[in-house]
Amino acid sequence: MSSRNRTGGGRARILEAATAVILNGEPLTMSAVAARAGVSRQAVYLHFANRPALAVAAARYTDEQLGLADAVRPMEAASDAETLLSAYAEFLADYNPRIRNIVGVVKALRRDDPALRDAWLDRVRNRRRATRRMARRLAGWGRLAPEFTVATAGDWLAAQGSVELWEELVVDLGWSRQRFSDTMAEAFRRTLLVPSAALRDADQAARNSSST
Amino acid sequence: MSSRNRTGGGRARILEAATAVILNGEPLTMSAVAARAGVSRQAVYLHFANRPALAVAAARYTDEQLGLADAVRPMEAASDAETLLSAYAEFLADYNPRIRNIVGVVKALRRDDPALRDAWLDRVRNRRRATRRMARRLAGWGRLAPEFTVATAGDWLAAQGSVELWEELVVDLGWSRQRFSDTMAEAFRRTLLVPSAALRDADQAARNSSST
DNA sequence: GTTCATCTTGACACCCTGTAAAGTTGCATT
DNA sequence: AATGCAACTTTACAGGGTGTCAAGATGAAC
Repeated sequence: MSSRNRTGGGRARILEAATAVILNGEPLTMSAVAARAGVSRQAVYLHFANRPALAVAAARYTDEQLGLADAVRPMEAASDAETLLSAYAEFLADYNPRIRNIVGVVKALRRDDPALRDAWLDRVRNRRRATRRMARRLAGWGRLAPEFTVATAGDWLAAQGSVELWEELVVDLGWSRQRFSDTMAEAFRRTLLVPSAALRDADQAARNSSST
Repeated sequence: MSSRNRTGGGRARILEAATAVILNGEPLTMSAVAARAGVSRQAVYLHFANRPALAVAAARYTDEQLGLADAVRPMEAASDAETLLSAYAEFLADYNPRIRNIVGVVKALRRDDPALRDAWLDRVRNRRRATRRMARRLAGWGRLAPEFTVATAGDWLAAQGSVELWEELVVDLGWSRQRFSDTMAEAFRRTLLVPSAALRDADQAARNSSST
């Protein structure tokens, strides 16, 4: 083999090839991955027991590559409710298109493989943890509407981030990135927030003066 | 063949078998369908050109069987905004679990087959038409929030009905049917509606009296 | 130079799709 | 009663996918 060690050890090379195949929208077959990695089909099996295992690894690898940690930073930095929810909407608009294919593969293979089912549940629970933290911050600022508990608001926010929801609006119904982001942010605010104390006072004053 | 005409002609029999296989969560293979229909594998090809064609037909058949027309009636009958949105939430809670598997099959095969892509887009557009009508009624009642056009509200409502959103909340995060229905209805109301004129007046009166 | 992990080639069993050909069966028409 | 036809059967095949197995090549480290 002439170019075996071109891009780092075998495993990493295969992982890269797998994510490339998935991101390209091609079906994830062992032959395709092997070909793209410049390696025999059997070599893939030396590193990954089967296709589901490869898919799981590729999903994790993609999460690293895409820098989930960095992408979340604007949300962490937000210091008020409106900014936080807008940042989340932006995050969804940016991140969903990138993970779309990977999520599709994982969801498709999930039925047959316990490891993939676990990996999926892991993903969902991680997302829920993050969105519950958001809900807790909203509550801490006194902005979470009394109709919602932190748990309910967190779960709801997580579900609003589902790839299919994004896909239907942006891919199937032709929404622009901006329209998606704006509308989702608006829906988040209107659903979860009560007016801030400051706004409430101003509003009240206006109503009183206009009705006297 | 002893029992050939047991449940009506071959085609209908095969369709029934296909929907049974899908609803059972088994992978949709031609052999499985044939076996369940009590027919040779080749007979399936006499009625359906290939697997995607069978999947499309099964999806349509299921829509008929489930009585989509009847299920939508409570929404048509609603005479105010709150009732309409609650009815929609109820509809989603009831209907999504039933079409879950079919939608999964169609979405999975969609990538490879143009006919399935079209069938999917058809479905999305039909849903959008229905939810736009809902949004138009809200606007007609003077209840649609000025932040939303009929088009945007309709699309958003359609996307909120995505199977994956339901699946994440109910299947992955363990929400009850009731909790799903209530929370979604609340989110719909809070996102799309402005208070009714009557409520607005009462509210205003209360504010004035409490601040004088 | 030997050892060892890593990779290769080649072969296999199994399952699935879709195509093809030739034969059966039973009903409807004449 | 004979014929014709549509629906179905059995059998076979090519092609592609997964996963397993065995035997050989290769190169770096010791």
